[in-house]
Amino acid sequence: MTDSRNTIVDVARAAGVHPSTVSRVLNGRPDLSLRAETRARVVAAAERLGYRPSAVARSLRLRRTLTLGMLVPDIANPFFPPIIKGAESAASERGYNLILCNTEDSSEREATYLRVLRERQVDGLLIASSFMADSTIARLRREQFPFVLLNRVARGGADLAVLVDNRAAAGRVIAHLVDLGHRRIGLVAGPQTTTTGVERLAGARAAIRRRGLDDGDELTVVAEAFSEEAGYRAARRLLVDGVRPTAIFGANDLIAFGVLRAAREAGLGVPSDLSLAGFNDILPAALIEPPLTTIHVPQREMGDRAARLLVAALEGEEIPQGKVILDAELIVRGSTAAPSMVVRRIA
Amino acid sequence: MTDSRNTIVDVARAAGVHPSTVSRVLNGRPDLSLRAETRARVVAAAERLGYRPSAVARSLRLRRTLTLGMLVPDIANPFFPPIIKGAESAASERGYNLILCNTEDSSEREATYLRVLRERQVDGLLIASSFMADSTIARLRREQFPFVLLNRVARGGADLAVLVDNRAAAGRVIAHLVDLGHRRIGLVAGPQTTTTGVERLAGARAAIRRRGLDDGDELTVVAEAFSEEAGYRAARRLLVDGVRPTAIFGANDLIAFGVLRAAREAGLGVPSDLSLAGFNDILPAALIEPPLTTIHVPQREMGDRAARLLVAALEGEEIPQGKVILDAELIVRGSTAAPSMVVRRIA
DNA sequence: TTGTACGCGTTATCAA
DNA sequence: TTGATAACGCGTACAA
Repeated sequence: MTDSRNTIVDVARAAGVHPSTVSRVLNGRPDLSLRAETRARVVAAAERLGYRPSAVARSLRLRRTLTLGMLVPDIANPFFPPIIKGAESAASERGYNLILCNTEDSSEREATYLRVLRERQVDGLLIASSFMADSTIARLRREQFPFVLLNRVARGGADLAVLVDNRAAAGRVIAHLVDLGHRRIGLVAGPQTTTTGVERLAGARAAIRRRGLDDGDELTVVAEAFSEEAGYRAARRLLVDGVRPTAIFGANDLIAFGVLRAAREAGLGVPSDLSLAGFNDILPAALIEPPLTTIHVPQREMGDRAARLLVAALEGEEIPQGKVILDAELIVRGSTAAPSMVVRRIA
Repeated sequence: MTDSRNTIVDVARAAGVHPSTVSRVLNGRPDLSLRAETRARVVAAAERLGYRPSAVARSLRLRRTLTLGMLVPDIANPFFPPIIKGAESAASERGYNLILCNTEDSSEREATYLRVLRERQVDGLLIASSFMADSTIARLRREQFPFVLLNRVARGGADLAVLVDNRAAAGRVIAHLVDLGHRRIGLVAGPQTTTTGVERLAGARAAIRRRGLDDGDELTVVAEAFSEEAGYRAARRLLVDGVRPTAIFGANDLIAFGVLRAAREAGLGVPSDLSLAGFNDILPAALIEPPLTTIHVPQREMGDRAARLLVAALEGEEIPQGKVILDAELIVRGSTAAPSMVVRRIA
């Protein structure tokens, strides 16, 4: 009876009407003229049979699936879950579902997923995968397939995107460290194959140069990934030197966590011997010891705005601004301190 | 030319054959008799047109979507991402995709998602949502809808499930603490509306009783959720007492993190004044200071096995065992120590 | 070896 | 106000 395999035809038969009438009753606009009695009969029959419309059949007919695809590099990276939640909830509010794809920073997986998602006729894409080749993006653009970029940009395009100003934010970190009296600031940059990696490094270096400080290569290392492990390995190259910095800015929080581990291993106290700052303000940043000074990126809002932007584009709504730049504020916590303290303790 | 909106009819026209022939070439079993020349022409045409079959149309025809739905309470909880990755990768290996749904422990959201997923005709469900009402599970059972339970069980069913032995593992934690000399062991239990919450508490209490120690209510508090914040609040109720425990077992790692925060606030050193153990071995457990003693749950394997089980059921394969019990080993780290040390330090 | 015919479950359009 | 019809894109039993 309450079998889900009932179709619209079964409901129609049960209600003694034509299938098209059932369709009208169940999804027609409210201004459609339908006899109240008919409507009631249909609703009752649908209820009784536990009728569940087939989204597959509807998608075929409507040529849209009310589904968005979302490409994310790594859901185990705490940066992404809040973004995903924001996107999911905004999409859901507008009647869209999300298919989440974990690309693992593999271009092969990206390509596979892209194909699968398009075969599944998703209506649009949310792309948070920073490694995705610009050429892939260019192709989407060429095919006029709707998409929104998240926390990244692509060469040569006025794409819809939700971003933070990485350069300015990195500059804010440097300003904070310099204000504390630091003069030798080490940088553990992110992969230079990503726009976030490039922009944060550029922003930090510019700010350092602007203040007439050393921005030489001996104070910069590039991590192979935005991960704790990569940050750890990179930091070891920075900390063995005789000319080690008094402060380090990691290109994201995970990298900063890795730096912290390397510092501990090297017998350096944070912040007593070394100040440390990160970027993103992921949840654990406030929980570790010492809590991490970092740039707060409003992740949930990021996902929310991106999904809204995409849905607006899909529904043909007016789009006020193609690029949304979110505020990214500096959060000062225990991991940064003045280098004078270092001297005092060493003395 | 390379327009994705090309259908099988376009390919057929381009290759000078009938659409059904295209279908056969592209997905027919290899033993189908097809002229090599025809096959080549079709493949070439499909290639040239950038043909991408419509998964929607195929699903409608085949009455299956090659899609699994996965219900998860909270993807921001580090316990779940590795499970999701494992499930996703195993599913993908068998040609299935995953639609991920974040239930936020809300039964309303669970119900909505369940409806949406079934409207979308997912072929089966992976259910990691511990709050989902047994009645909902019972209904799936009644309707013979394929599903696998992850890290939970439901009343009255021989459902397919992938589990750890919570009782035994909790017992192992207690054994470790007792071996260290602890006699007053506090328990911060998880919500008693979840099977994991109930089982871990029961297992711990049984182990305590078995050793003739105090398992009274004054040493047990129940957290409202499996979260850091809930653990913190619960621990405060446990630590203000004059009769405070020398060791605490948190029902999961997040709860243990909350206990750690409460202990710090109360001026208690871990492990010097208080030993602390958790459950799950999520990634941050090894990274915090001090690293957390905990039960290692093989999350990735859990997802992997669950997806394999579900796919096997869907494909009508032989299923060796309906319930898979995974090993959950105790990992001893810095957060646990002998209470004698406590005395020494206090003295 | 390939073509024909049909139906999967909907909904938009037209007719009544 | 409702019914009839066609079509969305594909796969398969059957015919040729």
